[in-house]
Amino acid sequence: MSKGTVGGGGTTMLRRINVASVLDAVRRSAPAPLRVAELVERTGLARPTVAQAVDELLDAGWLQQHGPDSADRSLGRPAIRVSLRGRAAPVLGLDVGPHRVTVGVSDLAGRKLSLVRRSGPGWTAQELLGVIGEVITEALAEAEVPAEDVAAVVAASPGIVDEHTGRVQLVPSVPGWSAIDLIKHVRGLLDCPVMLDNDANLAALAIAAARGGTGTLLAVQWGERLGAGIVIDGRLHRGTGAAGEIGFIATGPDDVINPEDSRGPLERAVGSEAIAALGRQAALDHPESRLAELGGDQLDTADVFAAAAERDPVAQAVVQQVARAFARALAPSILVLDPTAVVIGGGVARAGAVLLDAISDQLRLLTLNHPKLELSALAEDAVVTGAMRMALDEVWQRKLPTPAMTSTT
Amino acid sequence: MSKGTVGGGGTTMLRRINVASVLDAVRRSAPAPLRVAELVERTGLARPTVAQAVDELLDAGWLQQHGPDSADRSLGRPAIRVSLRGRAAPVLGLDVGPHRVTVGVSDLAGRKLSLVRRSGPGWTAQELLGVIGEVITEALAEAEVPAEDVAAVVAASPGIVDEHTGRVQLVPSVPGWSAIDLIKHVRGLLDCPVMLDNDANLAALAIAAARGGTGTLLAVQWGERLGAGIVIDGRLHRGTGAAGEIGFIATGPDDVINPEDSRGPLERAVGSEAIAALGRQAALDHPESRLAELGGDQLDTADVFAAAAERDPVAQAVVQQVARAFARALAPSILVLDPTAVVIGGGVARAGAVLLDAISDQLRLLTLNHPKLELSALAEDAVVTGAMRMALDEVWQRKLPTPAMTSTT
DNA sequence: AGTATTTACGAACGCTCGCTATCTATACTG
DNA sequence: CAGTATAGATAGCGAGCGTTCGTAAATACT
Repeated sequence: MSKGTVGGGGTTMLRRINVASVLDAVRRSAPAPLRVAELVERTGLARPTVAQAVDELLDAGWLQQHGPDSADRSLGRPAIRVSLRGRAAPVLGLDVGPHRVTVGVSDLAGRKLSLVRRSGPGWTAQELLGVIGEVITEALAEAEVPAEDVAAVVAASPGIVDEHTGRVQLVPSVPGWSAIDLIKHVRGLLDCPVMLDNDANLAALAIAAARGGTGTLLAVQWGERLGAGIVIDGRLHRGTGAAGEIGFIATGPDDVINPEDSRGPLERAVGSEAIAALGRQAALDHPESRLAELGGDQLDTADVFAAAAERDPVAQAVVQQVARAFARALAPSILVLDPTAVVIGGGVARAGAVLLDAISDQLRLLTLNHPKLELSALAEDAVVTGAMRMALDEVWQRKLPTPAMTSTT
Repeated sequence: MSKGTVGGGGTTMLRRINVASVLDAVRRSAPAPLRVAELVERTGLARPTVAQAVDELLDAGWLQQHGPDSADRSLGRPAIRVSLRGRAAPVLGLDVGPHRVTVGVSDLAGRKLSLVRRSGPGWTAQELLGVIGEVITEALAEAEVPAEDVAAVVAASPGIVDEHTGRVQLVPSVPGWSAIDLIKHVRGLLDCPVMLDNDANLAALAIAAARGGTGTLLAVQWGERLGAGIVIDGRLHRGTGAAGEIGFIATGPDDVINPEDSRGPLERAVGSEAIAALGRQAALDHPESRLAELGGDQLDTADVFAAAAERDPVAQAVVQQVARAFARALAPSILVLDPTAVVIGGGVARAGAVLLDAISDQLRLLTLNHPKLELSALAEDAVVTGAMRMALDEVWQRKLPTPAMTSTT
């Protein structure tokens, strides 16, 4: 019964294609309302066709009608304008960490309706599920979205996520944590598709969407842990499921991966804990340095970068060492992927230009096409934003009958 | 005048979609001929629609009609069967190296019609153009394809190729060689689109096509030079144009890329020349070894692997060293890409299991998901095959109006 | 050898849809 | 208050697909 090739059919298929084409055109210009004439121009369809499609979409609740714009003082009869009715299918993004739960609600147009964050001092797995439920209801209330309207949920989880089964390897930090339980729990609260993905992947998706356009993006999440997501022309690259695990890159000439350890060599070498440790050691060796002054005994990763920004040579040496190790580890992948840009997010990204310049200098020696090196502008919201983004993509893919639309906006 | 979104139109558009759908169904089952009833089943269209489309495609020369199969002893009136008329748009693949020119002609169904190879002791750029012309006409004659029928040409060139302009950086080996001249020259001989791409990319495309299906493939070409191509779900990944340049991966802790040098650190460390040099040195150090016996003074890369296969410890040590350096250089990229398979082709691939096992052992220590590690079955034909494949893809993309077809065969 | 059966091709009819052209409605301008 | 420009609504036409029926060609049975 499996039809091999979709793509043809009767005239009703054609109709659906055209309706989808109109809807897609509206989506592209969201949140700006569009006049029918503009839709005619953008879709290349005839006016009656577009009008009929718009009627249909209005009835189905996908579009909403606007009154004539008071600012639009043009000649002639004022045009009816339509725009995406975002609340037709709101989506939910989850970012679940051991100490923090973030939930975001977005409408179809990608407008953020609400964002609720709750921090705690480390929950148990059971408590965490409870907290997640609370935060979800809170976020939905704030967005004024009934639970039954939610069209898709994407949750972010650290570790390596099997895209379909939702199984997670290498789960850290929360004992007894199971993403399968999470999925079940959420599906119990909200009757809609629930998906799970790696947090670095989702952050990459968000950053790619913010940058827009095509090309290859390597988005590094750099905190205590180290991961990366790859987005190629808007699509996430997953490999067999574990793509982007840069934390496990070997650094020393004799490093190997220890399957028992949930952290990889590069994480141990340049993760935020390692940076702080290097800083503390340097402060001990050079008690006269600005670094030692700043940090004292409770020296933090941020202190290292602050001291380096003040041109303390001791701190600068630490940053140099970290940048060198990072660049050497990443350079092979940059040569292979040849990305348009490399974006660094996560806690360490707060270091700013000090670190970025040091890495950039190193990469210049080790790569052919030097990609743009940037800091993530999304800061700590990257993962939730990406989760919402992915949920949106899922909804659109499910709702739009036409598989591929040309992306020439 | 630029219409933003294609995808809708009148009924003629629908017709074109359906015709394309039928053509695509025939293509999928090539070279097996299909009955109309089978096409009806596979496309999901009604019989008259399919029949009309088939008529149209027969008139246009895309399909050819078969007599009833004598082996098909079924009841009832024998069905007319149609199959792809490969000669409707034959394509040409070129593999141009300093010492060897290979030209392949393929029909639309991917059947190899001819393959002509000519070797020489190093031509000048001018001579090379002449040789290329000769080999092309020879290959076309053998395939019985008139020059004016050729629908697309793809040429392989070493170095980094800008996909559109055809400009080449890092050209080695042939002084005065310009890929632009090549394109002009070929376009003079054959009036059709001529494209150029990196040889490693094309080899990767061929290997991916041979393996079939989806997933991520990292195809390494390992000879004197070292390059790789990445194919993700059938599509080549180019990055900004220089993806896959693994030859430039730094090996030593202080390696840097020298922009003046056309060869990169890894090439210098484990290219076939380097392997031979390591072998010669080992033979000098251990004149009693099997390696020294085999190779003598003119010791070759092949001798090293042969001696290692005979369990000569000296040669095995060399292989071990090479495998280690290669695996350490490639491991980061495998972690990032997480490919389904890594396939090694090129001259060094002739080493066989000795090298493969050594690399595999190393990679097991350095990666999370261990990809399948294989040798290319295509041997020296990989690049031409890939060139033909790419030319085919180009023709199909140009001819099929529908952008995306589901790939669930 | 003649008939029945099975399978496939071919043609006519009706339906839906989109495009062109025309007409009506609305608001601003002089 | 008339004129004009823009937008929305409506009728007619053409094209394509799907359904249905009739016909052709081969095999199997009597």
